[in-house]
Amino acid sequence: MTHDLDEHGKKLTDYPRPSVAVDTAVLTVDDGELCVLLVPGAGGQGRSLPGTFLHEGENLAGAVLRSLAQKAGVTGREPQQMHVFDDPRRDQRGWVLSVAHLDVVPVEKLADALSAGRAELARVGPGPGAHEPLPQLDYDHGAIVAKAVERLRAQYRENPDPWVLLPKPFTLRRLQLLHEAVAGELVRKDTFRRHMERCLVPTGEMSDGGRGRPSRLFRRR
Amino acid sequence: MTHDLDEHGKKLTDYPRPSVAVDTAVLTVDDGELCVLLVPGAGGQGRSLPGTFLHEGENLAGAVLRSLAQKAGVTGREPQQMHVFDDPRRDQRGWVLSVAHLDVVPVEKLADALSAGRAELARVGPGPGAHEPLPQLDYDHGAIVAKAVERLRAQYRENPDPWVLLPKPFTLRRLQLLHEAVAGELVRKDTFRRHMERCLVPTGEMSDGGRGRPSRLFRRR
DNA sequence: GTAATAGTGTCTATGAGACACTATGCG
DNA sequence: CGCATAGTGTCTCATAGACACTATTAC
Repeated sequence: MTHDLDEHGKKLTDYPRPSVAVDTAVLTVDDGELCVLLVPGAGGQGRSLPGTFLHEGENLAGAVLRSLAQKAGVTGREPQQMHVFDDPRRDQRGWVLSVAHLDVVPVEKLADALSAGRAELARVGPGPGAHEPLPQLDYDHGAIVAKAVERLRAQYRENPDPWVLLPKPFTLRRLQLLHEAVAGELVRKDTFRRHMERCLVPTGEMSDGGRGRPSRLFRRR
Repeated sequence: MTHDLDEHGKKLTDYPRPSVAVDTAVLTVDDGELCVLLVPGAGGQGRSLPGTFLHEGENLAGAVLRSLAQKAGVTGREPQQMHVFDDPRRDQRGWVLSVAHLDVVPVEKLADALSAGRAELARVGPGPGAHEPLPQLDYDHGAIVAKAVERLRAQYRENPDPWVLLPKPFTLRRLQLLHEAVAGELVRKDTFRRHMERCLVPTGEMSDGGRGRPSRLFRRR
């Protein structure tokens, strides 16, 4: 592949190149709280987002999927590219660009990695930019988490559960609880219903087993 | 710098790494038309966006500024990072990632490069994704232009001239003509005024020299 | 009946869009 | 005066938020 010569008679690989990493903020909702998945840092010390270096012939999404499969046992996701962090001194091991990604995963898919102690969840505070209880993260991973949360909240403000955290048909109440967890604040039920209803279709089924009046079940449009 | 060893006793630079390029959609408004700046392709054939390879110790914005200074004689800009194009086969010279950027420049700053024939402007069609008269571009640069236009239009929908294409105090009419050029469609004057006024402050000065009633001059808030 | 949850009618404030009108310059 | 451009009053419609009310289940 890398056989073409430039105007100085050199190959592309004759010039210095950075290492390129992907780092992914894997967000989830656990017990009504928005959380981010953390793994042990590179040297076994500190905490990081799951990440890896880009391999030859691989695209960025492929590297993200590989790192998530390896470090969190998660497959079948569709990560979104967010931003390149490019400070030449951001990684003291050398010159490393990091392409930050966002992925959002139902907490059940993380159960194995969590119970095996290979990863842990950290709550993301409710405030718009406040992540009070977030532990200190390696590199610039704190900034990646902040960006991921901001983007996720914007997406959930517009659409009902765009990341399909609720698998089966769901009640409007369940959807609202999920959105409240993501937003980190309570929302009015009537406004919420009317805002989301345009993107939902009732299945005709009803919920059962709870207290109170049964409710209709919906699917995304 | 690159002295740390990983768990296999190897340095980062012992692994294959991609070349990393930056490519920038330089947009401008010329004679009431939204345009993109094109330069000759790498082999002297075809047309490309201005770009370059990232140098050691440089950040992405630095590489963009260097490429714009060299290929378009433009300095003092603030490019925005957009998206990484990562198809391993997108550049037949080898494995090259491109970090696409957006920059927006008053057309006067491009005058030198344009008159010297080192660059040319191509009109970007009015349609939301339609770029009918855009010539075929190298690599995936057509997609970069599409993304840049979409992003620029979103920014101008929200704020008065966020890229400061109008330098001095301006009349609301001038601002409206600029926004119409960016959007590629006409806008209602009364709605436009009331939407933008919250972000403008009158200077107290009045325009002069035109036909009709003189108008107030404004600055961005 | 009460408790609990589901769902809606309606009032109000806000803002965008459309239309038409008034205001101020020049010759 | 006529013409051109600047600027605004106001009507309508759509939407969000808030409040309160009704509906349907279990016990």
